[in-house]
Amino acid sequence: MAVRTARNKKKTQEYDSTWLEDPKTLGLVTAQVEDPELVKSRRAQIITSAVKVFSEKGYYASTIKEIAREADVSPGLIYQYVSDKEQVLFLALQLIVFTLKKGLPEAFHRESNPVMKYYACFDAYCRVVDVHRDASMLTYRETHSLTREHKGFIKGMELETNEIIAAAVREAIREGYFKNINVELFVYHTIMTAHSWALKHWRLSQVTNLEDYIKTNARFLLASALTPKGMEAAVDILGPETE
Amino acid sequence: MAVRTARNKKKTQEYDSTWLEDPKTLGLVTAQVEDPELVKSRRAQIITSAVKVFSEKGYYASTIKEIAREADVSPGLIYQYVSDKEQVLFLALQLIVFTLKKGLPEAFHRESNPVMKYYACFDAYCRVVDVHRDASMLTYRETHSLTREHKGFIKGMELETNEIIAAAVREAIREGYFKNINVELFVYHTIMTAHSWALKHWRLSQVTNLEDYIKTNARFLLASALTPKGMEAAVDILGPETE
Amino acid sequence: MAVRTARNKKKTQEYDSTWLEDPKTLGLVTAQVEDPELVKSRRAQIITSAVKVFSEKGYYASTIKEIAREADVSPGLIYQYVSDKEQVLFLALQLIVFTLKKGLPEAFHRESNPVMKYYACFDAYCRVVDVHRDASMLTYRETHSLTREHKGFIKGMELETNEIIAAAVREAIREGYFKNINVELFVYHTIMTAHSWALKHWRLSQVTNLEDYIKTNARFLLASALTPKGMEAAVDILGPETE
Amino acid sequence: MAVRTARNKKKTQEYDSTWLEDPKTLGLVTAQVEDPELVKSRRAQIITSAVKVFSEKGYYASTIKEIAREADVSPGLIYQYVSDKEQVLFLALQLIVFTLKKGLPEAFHRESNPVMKYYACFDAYCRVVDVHRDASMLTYRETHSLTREHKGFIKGMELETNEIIAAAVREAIREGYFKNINVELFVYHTIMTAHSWALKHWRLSQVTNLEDYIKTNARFLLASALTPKGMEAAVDILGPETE
DNA sequence: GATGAATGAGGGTTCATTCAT
DNA sequence: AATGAATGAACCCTCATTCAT
Repeated sequence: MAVRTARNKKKTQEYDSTWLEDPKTLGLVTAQVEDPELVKSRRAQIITSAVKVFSEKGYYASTIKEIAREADVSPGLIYQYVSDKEQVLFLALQLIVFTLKKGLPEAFHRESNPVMKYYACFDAYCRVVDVHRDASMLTYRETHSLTREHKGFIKGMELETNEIIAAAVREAIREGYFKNINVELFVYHTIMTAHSWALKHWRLSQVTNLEDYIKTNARFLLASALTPKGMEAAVDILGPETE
Repeated sequence: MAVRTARNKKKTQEYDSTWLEDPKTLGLVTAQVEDPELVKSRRAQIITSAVKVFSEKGYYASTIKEIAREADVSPGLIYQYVSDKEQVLFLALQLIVFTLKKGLPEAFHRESNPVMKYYACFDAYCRVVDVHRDASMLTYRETHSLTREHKGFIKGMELETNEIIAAAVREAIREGYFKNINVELFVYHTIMTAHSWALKHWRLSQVTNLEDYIKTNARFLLASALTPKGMEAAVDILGPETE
Repeated sequence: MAVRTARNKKKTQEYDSTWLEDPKTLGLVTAQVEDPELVKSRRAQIITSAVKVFSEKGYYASTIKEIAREADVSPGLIYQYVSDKEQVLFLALQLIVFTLKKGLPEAFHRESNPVMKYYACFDAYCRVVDVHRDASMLTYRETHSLTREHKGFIKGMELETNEIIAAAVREAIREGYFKNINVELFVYHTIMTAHSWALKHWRLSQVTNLEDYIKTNARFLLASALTPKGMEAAVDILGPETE
Repeated sequence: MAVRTARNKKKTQEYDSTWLEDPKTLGLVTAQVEDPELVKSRRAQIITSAVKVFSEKGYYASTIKEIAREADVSPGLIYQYVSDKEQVLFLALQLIVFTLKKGLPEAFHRESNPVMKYYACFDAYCRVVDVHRDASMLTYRETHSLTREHKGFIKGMELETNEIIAAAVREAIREGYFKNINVELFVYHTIMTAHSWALKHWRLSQVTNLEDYIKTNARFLLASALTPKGMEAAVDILGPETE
């Protein structure tokens, strides 16, 4: 199952490629090769390299040749698993959004208290964003290079991600921990706070570190939402009142 | 009052181009033409078109010829006022960041109460972002295409913008309206909330409108920061407790 | 036996391209294609066409597209074997200088008497110059368009050529056939006489022909150099005293 | 009458521009400006700069703008005195060939003995070539960029130059100083020897200097041509027999 | 007569994509 | 299935030339 790894990769963040079996994706991206297992593993190999190359230089500045070289494969091979460069981007963005989402269900179910669920999701999300900082930015930089249809597909995946956090928020509201806030706006507020760690990392990394960033912003976010009852439940997270 | 201008151009020019006189910019971008007035007006013309074209198609997908056509000049003319395409992007991003910043001082000085200063800045910032939605996104999408030096320059301008809001926050803390929060993190939280209106407009515009977005998020932000004393001062903004 | 080939190409290839294997050249001109045999044959194809096109219109007035057309390949292909237009010129000039030099060793070793060696070299050299008249002029016209490094390389090759004739001259002096003349100046005198057949062909061809040009100028040259002993040895060349 | 000289010229080899009045030239190069005096002085100004710029960078690599800058004049002005860039080259080459020729009549008439006439011409010619080394090479490099008609014109001027030396040679033959050699070939031999000082200066300057070059090559040339009677007459030039 | 801003055709070069092997 | 050489459309940029002032 091991995909032939290239000569000298630094550490190569490993990705989970199970999503490549998703029929929705398979319907949108067609291969010339028959064997589905091969398609899956080759695509995983190509896309992993694509994410790396795109992250470093952006979509347009990256060439198919570079991606092929990074994947230890010939340029021609890529076109047997994908019909053009745009599809490589499409798959790469899918991988990224999928990766960002993947950890959330686990965090959600790990906790029982809705406030803790929310916090665990935010925490988990910030950490994946941190690990895949350049990749996270890629969704902001290059989504516009997709076709309308593919753009819609990626946006849909993003909404699914939001939905997990939204579930925690709704639960917290229902159980009286959170005020009756606008759920979707609050979820975006939350998500964007996590993304900001990547988007403004050039500056934020000068004034804080990940742990502190998570903690401080979690306080900001929770302070906006918590009811007095919620405050009590969140005392472990927030620590003693800072003032 | 419609922001999006139609196909048929020739009216736009909704930007203030005084910053083009800034010697810092003039030092980084050189023209072949001597007359400073002409340089200024031609550059304004070119850059306005560039922002438009870049906003629609991104930097790489836009051609100099398109920008020239949009500006109603010949492609060759552009190269008399700029030495390459990267400089067009550099100037375009400067115009955008400058435009985003421009309204803040006015908002800041209009109000005397620090909480109101903060709110006025946030409100003003959201509104410029709204007017220049595509352009705002451009800074996220294309800053990476700049040379290291120009990237640094743009980031510096961004920090100057933040500093205005930071001043309001510090004043609010000093006078006991805001808790002793981490100023820079809170400012980024604020700024990013405004930017999110552009970055996630595809979705946010489906669930809310600008007025509501500003109000709701202002509440989120202030709830994170206000002391009890601050709450009283902000009662006009927040309205009666939403619960 | 006609040198000038007609409009309809596809036969030319009158050059020896073995020098393309020379590691010195390979170090200075890099290809994207791996297979060394292919690199050699494609370069031979490209350069032969380049020499032809450059000879007709000069370096600047020739376009890569024309060279490609002449070589029956696409413009893009050229850039797989050469990194820019200057390198095409560099290789073209190498081919020319190599071609001019190639016949000399054979002429040198064919004869045993040093005066005859000298004469055979001059004769051979004039004949190659004649066959490649336009190409010979190219070294005068376009060497200056090379980078400093490549210019030096070509000049070095030229000196190697001179050295062969110099060897004959030194031998003739040592054995008392030639007076004790300044070898390098005399060699240049000789070489330039051969080159002049190309450089001033527009006029010389009106007043003489190659055979006569060689014979007459050989007399001029030898008369400058020969000792009385040398005169006797050269009687076959010079014929009965012309007066 | 003084043409406005530019800011910081190093030394600016002065040229004689009287030839610009020549009706043959005036017929081939037309001006938009009426006043013949002005045409003459402006052209002198332009061409002097052109020779300089062309000499340094070659015809194609030089731009009209550069020539204009060098001449302290606007690009537009050039087109009032010349109809295109090719004509600038044409005039520049005329100036060069004219300059090379100019000193010969004086040298010719200074001496009475035909051998001395010949020597004086060769000596004078080598010295002008030395002073205008880059310009001399320009005739070899760029004549081919002229139209057929202009090329013929320049070649005609060259032949006129040769004719002066030919006159000396013929006289020497007639009076028994020179053997009955082929005059035109011998003149080319002579001329090319002088030109070689420019064409091969990169190497010759390493092995000799101008004085020595002239003396050594004069001996080579005269040795080819002199009769015994001529030898006596030339003893001052040749010095005691070098052997 | 002189200026220099403006034009736009044209060239070098890149790179997504194809296809023979 | 995989390779990688070959193609050629398209883009950035230069610069000879024009023309309004």
